[in-house]
Amino acid sequence: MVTIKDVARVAGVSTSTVSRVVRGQSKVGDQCRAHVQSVIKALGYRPNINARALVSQKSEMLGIVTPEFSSNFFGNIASGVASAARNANYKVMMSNSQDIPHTELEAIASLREHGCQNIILHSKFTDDNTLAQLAADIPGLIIINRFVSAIASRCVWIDNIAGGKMAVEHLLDKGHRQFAFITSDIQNQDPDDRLNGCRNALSKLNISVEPEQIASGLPEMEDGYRAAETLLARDINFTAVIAYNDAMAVGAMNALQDAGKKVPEDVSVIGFDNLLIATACRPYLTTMNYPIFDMACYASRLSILLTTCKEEAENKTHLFMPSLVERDSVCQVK
Amino acid sequence: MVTIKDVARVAGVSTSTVSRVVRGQSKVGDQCRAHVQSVIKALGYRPNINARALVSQKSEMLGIVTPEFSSNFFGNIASGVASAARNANYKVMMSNSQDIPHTELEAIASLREHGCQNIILHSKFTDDNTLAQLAADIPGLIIINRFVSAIASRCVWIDNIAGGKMAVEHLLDKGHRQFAFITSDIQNQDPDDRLNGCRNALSKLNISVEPEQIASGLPEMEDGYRAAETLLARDINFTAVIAYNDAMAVGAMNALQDAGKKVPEDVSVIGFDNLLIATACRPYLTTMNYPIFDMACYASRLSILLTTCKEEAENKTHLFMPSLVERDSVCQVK
DNA sequence: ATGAAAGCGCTAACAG
DNA sequence: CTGTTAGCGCTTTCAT
Repeated sequence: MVTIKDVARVAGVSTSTVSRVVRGQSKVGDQCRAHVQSVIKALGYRPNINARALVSQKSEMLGIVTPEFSSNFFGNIASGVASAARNANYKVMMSNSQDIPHTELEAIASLREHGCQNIILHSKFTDDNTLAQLAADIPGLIIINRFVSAIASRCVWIDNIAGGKMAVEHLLDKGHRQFAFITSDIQNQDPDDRLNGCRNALSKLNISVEPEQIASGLPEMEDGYRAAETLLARDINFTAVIAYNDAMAVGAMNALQDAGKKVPEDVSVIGFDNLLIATACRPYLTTMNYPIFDMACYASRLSILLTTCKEEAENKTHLFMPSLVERDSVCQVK
Repeated sequence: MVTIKDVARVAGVSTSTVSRVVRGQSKVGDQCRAHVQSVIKALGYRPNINARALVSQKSEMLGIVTPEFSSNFFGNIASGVASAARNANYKVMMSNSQDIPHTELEAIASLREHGCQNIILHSKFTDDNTLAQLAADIPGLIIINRFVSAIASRCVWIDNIAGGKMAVEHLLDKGHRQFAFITSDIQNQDPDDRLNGCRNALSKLNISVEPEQIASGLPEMEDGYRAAETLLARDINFTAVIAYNDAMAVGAMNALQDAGKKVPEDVSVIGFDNLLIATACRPYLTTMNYPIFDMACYASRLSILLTTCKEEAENKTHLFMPSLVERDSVCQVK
């Protein structure tokens, strides 16, 4: 391993000078810098990351903390972060919280021990106050997919209420007036926001949403299937169902079809997220696109900005908008 | 930050003793150890990872290098590694090669610079010799999903040939005798192995596989769709199609159905991998399960074993077997 | 603009 | 079994 000392010796300068050149500091003579750089190149010197992190107590690393990684949704987050990291020459370290409450904080702590100041957190369990505290302690902490008003400028989130509205408005445009909803039990704001967005849009036409129009379950295909069965078994009419996410929507379509309903002719279905699964099912799913990859990229860049030239990134909000992707699971009502 | 010195001072011992206790070395007196441990706990001491990595030139970190992360397949790898890492108290660092050849090696180099000796590599571009060389240099390098005979004991792979055989045998059992194949253009051994497995099984019944029975494309849904169209347009008969993976299989089912064929009544379809998509489509896809999550866990444990008690892990091979998952896309031929 | 020297927190001989 | 000592490779005052 070639060290900074080797470079210094060969170049005939001190280690301080080499260090300055490496870090691109200005206080080095032009020819001296050029010479040192050539030696660095010739020797193939690369700074020891751990030594650097030891002395400076930080490292060029992006940390991701999410509940899990296997699903497409979180895969997209990881992908976005990795992509931004590559561009900025950062490494990425991940720590999934395995859906266990206190491991979320544990994951953050361990990232910090590595000197990681740039953390993209998809928090499911930690409360707003703790999050605000964390944000104060960790300059590069970004909350993704959740809005905490006390640290608004540190949240990269999406307007779920608008998403719900847009979904309903699309259905309204297509002539639908009788709705059913499949929502999720998960412990965060998303399902409620999406549902409230729906309610908002509906209230303009004085259409109310009754409890019997709503079924819920875990945000997965099987539960979407069951939820649709539940809805069907109730004494209600609906020409459209709005599901919490694509997986539930696909489950619902399958249940509907298994019950002899045609999608979209008898019942239209709309999902949220626009993941791969939305084009695997038949009919192809009309859904609200959530630009999660882009959000993750953006969050990463923001985090890095925050730890490099702070002022530039302050006092802004970072709200993304969903958009409708029309496919084949929604049609004009007869 | 509380350091080893603080602990030593408070406990009235030397830093070496503290270090020994922390690392669980045996050469410490029982009561001394207990005392030190209580001080560690009282002070909330946690060793500085970077300092440790600096002096020992290694770190308890698992690195993952894969072409990308967003797909379900690689998400499962990441998940498996993360899970094993958690159990062993390792961190995980990831570096995707973005499907660019030389970045694969670059990703490995950068992992090593962090002191990471445990690398799970899903290599797409690097040749066998380079891989063997790498394995010699990096004690904890494991190749996942590929077999390199020179470093057999360092590969965690799956028997694709057997997979192909099993798929065909299942179809044979169901009375099928006329086959079509959708394979992939990707630059690795998998497609050929799966196809050769099919050929093997077929040759026992003297059924040969002609070029016109095969169509190919990228391993994605759209290309599976197109490949099935191509097959349909040719002047051949088939009652079953075997696709390279689930995505292509689903694409093929969709194309078949769009062309007025019933699946499985007119044409049975079988896929490989058993990802989420296999239960999103209609009919649910019969497919060969590839235990990729388990393989990733296993590979991670193996890697750690290799860097902790080497002898235990040598001279073994690590071959996984796929298994058939029967769903609804295959039926008895009429 | 450059160098000397101190030290980040830890491990690892080597003594005893 | 425990302590002393010397670094690991780098950054960072503080001189010059």
